[in-house]
Amino acid sequence: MSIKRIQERTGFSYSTISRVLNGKAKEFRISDPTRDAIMEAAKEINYRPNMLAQSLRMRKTYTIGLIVPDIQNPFFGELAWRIERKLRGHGYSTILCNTDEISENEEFYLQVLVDRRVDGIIIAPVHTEEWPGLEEIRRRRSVVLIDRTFYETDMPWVTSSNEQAADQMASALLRLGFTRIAFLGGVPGTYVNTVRFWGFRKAFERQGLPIDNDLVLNEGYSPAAGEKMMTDLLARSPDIRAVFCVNNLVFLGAMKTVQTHELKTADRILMSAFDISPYCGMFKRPLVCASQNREKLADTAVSLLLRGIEDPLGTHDHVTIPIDLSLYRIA
Amino acid sequence: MSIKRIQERTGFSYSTISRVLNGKAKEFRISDPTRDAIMEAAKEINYRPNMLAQSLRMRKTYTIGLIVPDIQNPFFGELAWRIERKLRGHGYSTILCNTDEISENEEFYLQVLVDRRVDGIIIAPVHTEEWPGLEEIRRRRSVVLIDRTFYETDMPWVTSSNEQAADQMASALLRLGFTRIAFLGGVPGTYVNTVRFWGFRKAFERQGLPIDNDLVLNEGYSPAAGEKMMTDLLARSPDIRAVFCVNNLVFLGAMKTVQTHELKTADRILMSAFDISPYCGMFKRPLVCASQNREKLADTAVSLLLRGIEDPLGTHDHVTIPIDLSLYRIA
DNA sequence: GTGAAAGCGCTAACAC
DNA sequence: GTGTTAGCGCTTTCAC
Repeated sequence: MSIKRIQERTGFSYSTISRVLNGKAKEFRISDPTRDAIMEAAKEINYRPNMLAQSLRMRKTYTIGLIVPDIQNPFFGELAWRIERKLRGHGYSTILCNTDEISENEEFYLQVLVDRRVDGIIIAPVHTEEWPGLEEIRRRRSVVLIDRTFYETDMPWVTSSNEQAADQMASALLRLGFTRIAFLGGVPGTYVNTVRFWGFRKAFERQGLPIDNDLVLNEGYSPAAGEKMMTDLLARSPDIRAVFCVNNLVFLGAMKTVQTHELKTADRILMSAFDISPYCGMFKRPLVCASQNREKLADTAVSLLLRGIEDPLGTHDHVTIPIDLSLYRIA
Repeated sequence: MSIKRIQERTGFSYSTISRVLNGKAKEFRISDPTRDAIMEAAKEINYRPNMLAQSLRMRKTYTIGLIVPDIQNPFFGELAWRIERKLRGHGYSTILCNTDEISENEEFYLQVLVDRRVDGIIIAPVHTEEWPGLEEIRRRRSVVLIDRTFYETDMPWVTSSNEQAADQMASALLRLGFTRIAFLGGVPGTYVNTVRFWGFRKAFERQGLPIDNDLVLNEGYSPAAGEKMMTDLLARSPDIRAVFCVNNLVFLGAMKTVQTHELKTADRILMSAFDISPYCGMFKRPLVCASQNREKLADTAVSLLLRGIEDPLGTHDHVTIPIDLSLYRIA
């Protein structure tokens, strides 16, 4: 009952006060003394509008939901940081949701966000298809897919050129003479994992080379999974000399194992991975890495989201951001 | 007007419907047929309560604010992950706020969170003192400090034994024979930076050794700052053989520089840092590291927060979590 | 120029 | 057992 307090102090009515407070004094031709009195009273009682009441009335919460698989992953950390920062500039707050790659969590959070009447949702989905629940949500609100997309959808999304980059990365290794390359993947069936494997496979196909299925592992996107996969791999194929890690976390774990196993430089394994640019240069060894443009991903997602808030069903943009491929200290 | 829709369908009144929907059918001895009819109608129109209306009415938002300096930092990433996860289990959603170590941002966000009527706030503050604004907020809501605290306050907080750990870490280096140790610090004046430096200094004082101020740098908590500090350091004191990094990000940057500068193993620098356990073992070199117990930090913060929500002014707990010191592959 | 009053969707005190 | 109604704090239409 904050406006009421101003009312008691100044004697003016709800509507007049509301108008002044919303900077519509001019518009409604409210007299200067009235305006000043109200503004002063507001200042005195340190008036702050109740956003809940405003939101209920206006049907606008200035809140968006950000659904990511894992905020611990610095890749999503940076996306979250950029998204939150940009959105804040537009007056929005960001609700953080972690799915841990579990689709039930995703569904749960979407429900929560809808219940909270968020104005929009940016999501790196676990699902790989547009499911009815999401479709329903998308009809009434702005929803943008980031990092991952559905194979066929008219929802707006922004991803990177994953398949192409994976192809290039594998091709680079093949060109260097490695024909046996291990693929350390993440959660099977997941968009990024699948698409990057496609690129990996393409590189082999182009050269007419077979992929050894014993060298293809998919145990999850964490350092722990990376460590385990690398350990298993070295046990089964001690002669392996090139490894393709599907993401930064898998690389972190795999690298740990590699460092404790490699004895002579002659045994050195050429590591490659996505999104390890922060770590490139930290190792005295060749490294091949593909870096997503996290800034563009985030900025694009926010732009699409805001556009969707204006017109939920009118936004269908599909944006693919190119990926930089870098070779670090390759001979 | 969702309840209204159920009303139209079933003919029952608002209150009856509201009671059934809130599972208070038994309590108000509502007849089974009535309850069933209402439940079915709810199911049919896929009823979902409007949280805004509920919050406005109940003066309870089931929302908490999490204010961190930098969600890109995996340390805060893990805290955020754990906090969000635990809170979700209690029905709360988490609003993410990044201050980037800028106190104006902190003040801005606190205002936003208050305007949004959050039930509580977990904050790793930039400020080092309890300022009037926060005090005011704390009178009406649950506020918990995490990772950092004020030197004197009766607000609830949870931190780690930073000073002691820094002391132990520096002492370990001294014991190994390094008397010239560089301190690569973060944002000057910041709690963590200050307290860890105290510990660092204490170790020297105990041995009656002086600290060379040329070896003490404080340029910020980022990898970029770490890289720069290390570069400057090596330019000024090429003979440096032991480095103390105030946090994980500074370490990442410093390590990059070190790796490109070190030529012979004989030139090797012993690196030490806080919270680099995920990276320990990734380097074929000795490393000294102190790891905060991120799980306990997060869990404690949430417990204190929830307790504070019950009774904002009755919670004054100050919890210090011990820090593990690990030496990785020291001789 | 300003005020009265309805209504956003919900809960709960009170009535019957 | 169920209904009526006030009110959470705000915006806005309509009236004067």
